[in-house]
Amino acid sequence: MSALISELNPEQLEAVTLPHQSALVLAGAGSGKTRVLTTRIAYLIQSGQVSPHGILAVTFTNKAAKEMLVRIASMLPIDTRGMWVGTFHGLCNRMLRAHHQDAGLPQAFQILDSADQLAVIKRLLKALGADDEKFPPRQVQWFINNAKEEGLRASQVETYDDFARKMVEFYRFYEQQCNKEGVVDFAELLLRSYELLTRNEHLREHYRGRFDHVLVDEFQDTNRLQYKWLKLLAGNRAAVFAVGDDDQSIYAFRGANTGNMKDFEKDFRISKIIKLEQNYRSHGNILDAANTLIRNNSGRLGKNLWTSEGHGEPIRVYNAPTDFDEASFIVEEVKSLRAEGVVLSQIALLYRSNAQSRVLEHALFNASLPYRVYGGMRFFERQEIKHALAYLRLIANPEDDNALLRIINFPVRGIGMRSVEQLQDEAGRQGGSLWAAMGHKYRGDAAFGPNSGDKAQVRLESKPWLDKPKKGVEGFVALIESMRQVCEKLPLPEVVEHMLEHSRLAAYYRAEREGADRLENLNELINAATSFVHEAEDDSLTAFLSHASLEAGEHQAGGGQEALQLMTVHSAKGLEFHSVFLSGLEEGLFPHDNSRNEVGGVEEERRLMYVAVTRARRRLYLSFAQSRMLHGQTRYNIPSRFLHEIPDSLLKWLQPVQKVAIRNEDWGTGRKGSGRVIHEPGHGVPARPADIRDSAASQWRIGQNVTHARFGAGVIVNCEGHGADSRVEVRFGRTGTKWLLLEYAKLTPA
DNA sequence: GGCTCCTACTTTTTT
DNA sequence: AGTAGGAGCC
Repeated sequence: MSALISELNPEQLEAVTLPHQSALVLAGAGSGKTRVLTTRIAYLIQSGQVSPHGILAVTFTNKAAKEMLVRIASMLPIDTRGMWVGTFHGLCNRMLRAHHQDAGLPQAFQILDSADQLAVIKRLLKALGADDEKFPPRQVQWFINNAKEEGLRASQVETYDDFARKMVEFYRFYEQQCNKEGVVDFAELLLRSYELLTRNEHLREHYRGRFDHVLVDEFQDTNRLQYKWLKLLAGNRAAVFAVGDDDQSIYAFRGANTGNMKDFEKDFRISKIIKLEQNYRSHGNILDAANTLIRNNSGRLGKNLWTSEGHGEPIRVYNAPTDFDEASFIVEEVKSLRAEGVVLSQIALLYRSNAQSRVLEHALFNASLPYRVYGGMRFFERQEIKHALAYLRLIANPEDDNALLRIINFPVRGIGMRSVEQLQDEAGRQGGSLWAAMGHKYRGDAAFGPNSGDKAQVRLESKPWLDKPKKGVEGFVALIESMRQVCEKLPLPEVVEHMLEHSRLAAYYRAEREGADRLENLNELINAATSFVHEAEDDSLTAFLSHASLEAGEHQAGGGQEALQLMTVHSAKGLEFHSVFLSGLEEGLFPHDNSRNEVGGVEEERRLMYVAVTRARRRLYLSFAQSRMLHGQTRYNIPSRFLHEIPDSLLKWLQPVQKVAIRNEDWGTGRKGSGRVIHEPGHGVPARPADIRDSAASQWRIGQNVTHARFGAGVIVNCEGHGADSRVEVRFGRTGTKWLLLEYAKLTPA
């Protein structure tokens, strides 16, 4: 016991050993948040206050959940598999599987990811003859998910105009469609689970009786529904231990509600908030920068990070003429860091938006520095994997129209648009699924239905259809039926293998010229199934499909190598690195232009900046470029306001080195082309791109930083006219872009 | 049914 | 700049 808690600081100790009561822990970046959470679980169990059975621990990402389980397992010699530790969605899925009948779901209900959901909505809108100019599918999707995340069904959404009424109508049809197919989207997992507990008193009391302690990680990221779910589950008995950091709330844009922290204080009668402010990660200068920065936000719960370690190095700032120069600066610095012995995997290149990675990748590629970009296409979202999963879904649940439509004619088997439309009409008439419509139409001449399995089996053995596949709908029905038969008897990896061959998916990609990678991914799917069977408690096909939907991000290829880490600031949350490069610190980019019009947008951007800064342990680089290629256009930006919010005393401005990268002919020829950065040490290569022209009034140039008496700092982005008519277009930080007559506007070069 | 061309889009993202 | 998805043509 004492070993568990001996190395905790007083606040951590207080949090870990708190008696049975609800508590809010404000845990700053690097303050040992995960450690406190897991140690508390271990402490509660080891001191006999609760059995593993009585613990419910919730996180947002699978990665965090896994990390939690690993840490608990390292502290306690218990089997963690029976514990309810997981993501909101994972736990709700678990609950709904256990009570699928009470929840009104088929046993093998399938989970739609965002792309699946969008496909269902598109199909629905089309069937309803909706004008997709007026009602873009994405917006409908957004509307539905928002409503669900507020805990509202179509019948409960209040509408004040025709547009909203139309949206609600789509929502209602969407609900019906999902119910018909036995599929649920992500938000539905939460909402169903919530409704199940609301309606079913017996179950509610069962779970309330079971969970003595509910622990929540990243509490600031919970949405309204998740909060309601927690409240419902906790009841009056359970102690809810919520850990979060309002300063690291960066997901308001997708429904996270920091207000939950304040509600929590009230609803759970929290008498005392424990603050973890001692930081074990970063040196003083980095923390001071983060603290001063975040103080510009209003309505914070308030917290100041400190460290017992020294100030460390100053924060390095680099002002680059162009994004290319910025990238080559970073490359040079990375090289010298590596020479100093910092391993590449401990260096992160962070940026606000994914589009910024390209120029960095290019420079890294040319410098032969290994790197890994996070946040690309996920394994389970790849086209070929989606196809394969669609077959598997049909095996598990043939009513899944979405899956059926994806592969009814892939690989092609002569089912054209017309046949599909006929089937859809038929399904519409029957009010059932497409599969049911097929059965209706082909009953008698094709193997179909629960009792026709034997027939299919005989057919399969006597005349293997692989040699002579039946075409058309009849062939498709026979194919799926035979797969369903065969798969009942095989272990999961062999089911996948069988499906890949007999669906002819494997053959299709084997024949495809560029299909090698896809084929490899399909093989990887068999591997994924194999390891799933070894690791999971439940190794059924349905469980595997849930895993594929809920943990799509987990299965990322090519991890572990010694490589630089490239990612957005969002995906860096929770991670730490020896050295961090934060590039693109420009107004319009970070803070992003689009956030300026949103309520609280800039404050969220500032929290994002706070997250970025606090990722660095020892060294932090901040850089910006005066001109940048974005969406095919050169943009001229002024330095980010966040840069000015960090005290100058913490910063060290680096001089532009005499090595300047210029673009040559090859530069834009693509990632794997022969593009090359030319280094010309000591040569006076002009730092500015060649496309900058002198304006009429020659003292002003495009790209020049200027100051305006009223609008403040800006940068000239365009100019026109001669003599007294000369006008310049200036982009200012707050005011946006303005055309100014040089004769009147009091501009000073900055 | 599949290919090519054109257009529209481009903040952040987990489940 | 780059790409994804749709329309239209063979």
